[in-house]
Amino acid sequence: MANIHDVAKAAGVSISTVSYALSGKRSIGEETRRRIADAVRELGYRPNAGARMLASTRTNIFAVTAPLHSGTYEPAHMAFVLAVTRAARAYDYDVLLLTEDEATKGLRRVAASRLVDGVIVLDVSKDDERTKLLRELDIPAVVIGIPDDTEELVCVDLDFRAAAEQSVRRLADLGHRRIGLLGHPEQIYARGSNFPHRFRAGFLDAASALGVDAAFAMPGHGPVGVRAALDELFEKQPDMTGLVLNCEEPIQASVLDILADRGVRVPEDLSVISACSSFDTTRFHPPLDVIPLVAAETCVRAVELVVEQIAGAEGPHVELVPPHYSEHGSTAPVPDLRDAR
Amino acid sequence: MANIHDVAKAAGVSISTVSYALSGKRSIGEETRRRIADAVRELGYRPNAGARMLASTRTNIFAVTAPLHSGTYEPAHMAFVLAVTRAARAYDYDVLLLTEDEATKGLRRVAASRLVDGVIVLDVSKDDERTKLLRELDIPAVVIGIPDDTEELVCVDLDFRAAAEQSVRRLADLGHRRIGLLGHPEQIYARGSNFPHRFRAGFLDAASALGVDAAFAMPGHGPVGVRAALDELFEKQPDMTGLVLNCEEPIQASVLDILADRGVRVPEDLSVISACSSFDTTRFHPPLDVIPLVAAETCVRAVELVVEQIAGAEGPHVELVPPHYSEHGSTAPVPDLRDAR
DNA sequence: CTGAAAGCGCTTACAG
DNA sequence: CTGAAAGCGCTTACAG
Repeated sequence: MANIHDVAKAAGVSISTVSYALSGKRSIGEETRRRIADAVRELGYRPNAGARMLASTRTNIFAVTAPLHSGTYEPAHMAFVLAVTRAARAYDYDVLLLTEDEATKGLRRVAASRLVDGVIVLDVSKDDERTKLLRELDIPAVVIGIPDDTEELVCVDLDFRAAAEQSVRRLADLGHRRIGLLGHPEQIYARGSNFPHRFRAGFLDAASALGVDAAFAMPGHGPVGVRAALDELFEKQPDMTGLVLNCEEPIQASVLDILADRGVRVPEDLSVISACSSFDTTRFHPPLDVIPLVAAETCVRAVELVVEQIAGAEGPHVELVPPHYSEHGSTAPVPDLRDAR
Repeated sequence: MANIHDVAKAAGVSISTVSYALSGKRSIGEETRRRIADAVRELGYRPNAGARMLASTRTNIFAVTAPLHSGTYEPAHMAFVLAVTRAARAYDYDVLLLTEDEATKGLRRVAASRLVDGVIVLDVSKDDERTKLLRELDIPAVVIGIPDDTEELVCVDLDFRAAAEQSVRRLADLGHRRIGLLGHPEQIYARGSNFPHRFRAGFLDAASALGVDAAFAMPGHGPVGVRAALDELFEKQPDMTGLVLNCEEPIQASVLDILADRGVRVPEDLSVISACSSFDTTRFHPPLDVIPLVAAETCVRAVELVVEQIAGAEGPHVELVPPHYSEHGSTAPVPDLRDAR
């Protein structure tokens, strides 16, 4: 392995000139630059990562901490890990993955050993032990998701409350007065994931603000559990004409199967909105109106915020990414209104 | 941040003694050890990762390279990433995640800069560009999966051929003489994933060796595509009595739905085996006999093999993890045999 | 059982 | 525009 001395010798310059030529931190003569570039290429030189870390006090590594306990639905979380990793590369950062019990223990470890320049926190619960740790750790960090206590933290996430409000408003604007929310399975709320609570709260608040009657139910396991939750909603509101789905893909697919089985037409009999979904709802039958949960936008912003902190800017604050509603034909004016015409 | 000099001063010893006390690489006096331990605790000392890398030429980081292109079914791949990460921690290694186009570019980068001590290659295709790169790179590496050309490589994987053979033998032993294999969607084979090919080849070879007629079909998209593939199998062999599923969870679930719809009883009318599945087949109705694809065992072995290479042992070779058949009541003697009793 | 010192390969003031 | 040198914080022969 060639080192910086080999390059300097081959190019006939000092090692500092090589270093500056590579970092671009000072201007280099045309001829010198060329000779260095040639030497680097011929020797296949790459700066040694450890030496660089030690000398520069930068590692160019982020920790991504994500418990990813088996209960979490992986495709959605995986999308965030990938999106963060891709966004990090745009700033020349690599990503170290801390999962399961290492999500907390490893965070302490890599922060204390200065293995990483910053931290991105995924899959945060309402009362997440990592947020407390971050406050002691004094390392640039961004939380994706909004825990209950955001003090001293930089947080960024899709605005789930606004997304819920948008869904309700959409239905209300179409004249619906009895609507339902099919949420995530009970365990998700119990474990304290932050966003399902935010969505549900936003949904109920918006409904009451807009004078719409709202019911809420959580699916049990498998198609049977989904059926039970739907039954619960229709029992609470027999004349329910609008349904918002805030749950994972298999459950939403199951809902559409069950509705089809029962001859409930979407949107003629029931308007359905898929809210904060990280998958493609246009492949459903019928395609569903959706407020997408786009990992990319949030993760790019999160990486930007860590980078800014590393550069010394940015104080603690919460940043909400606005949701966007996409129509795909699964909502329509409330049936009896049309009948009344 | 306290450094090793602070600890040495506080403990009244030299920095080399601190270093040795922490690494355990030479014996330390009882009293000295205690004073160092106290100083470390009081100062919250953690060795600086960059300094350690530079001095020791070890980084204690593995690269995990996994393209994870959107077509891959994430839960299965995620399980491998998690299993490798967990296994790596047992040897005090962290994991750097290289995905998408970085799976190859990043591999070159982190190897050349000595950011990682070793590499674990996931999601390898039959003709994977990373295998060629590994041969030039001269870095300890283990491939999980078996590419077409394994020269100079260390590879480890579940023995998919043996798993296929076990499935066929199981059915043959029960008297089945017409069996089918429902594989992965066509794109998976086309993209060159290595294991579906190995399974299919093993299946067809075993069938012909055991004198069993075998048909193969690939599901299209969604329940409709699965239905078509099943139709294809039953068309090719109207008297098919055994079915092996080597595909992802949603497809297997769909198969069982369709069979139930058609009144095909499992196992009375059709024996079904779920082969090389990384999910829980006992939650299906009915629970399926399964040869599990356990990420843990393969990944633990992969990490061991990298660690051994780093230590200087281990030449290139291919290691196959033997499959294990679990009965859950979805196979039975062939129907006409029982009727004939 | 312990210490003084070299050295890992960079970056970055300092100097010209 | 370029160089000589200090220094980042460790590990590990070398020596006793």
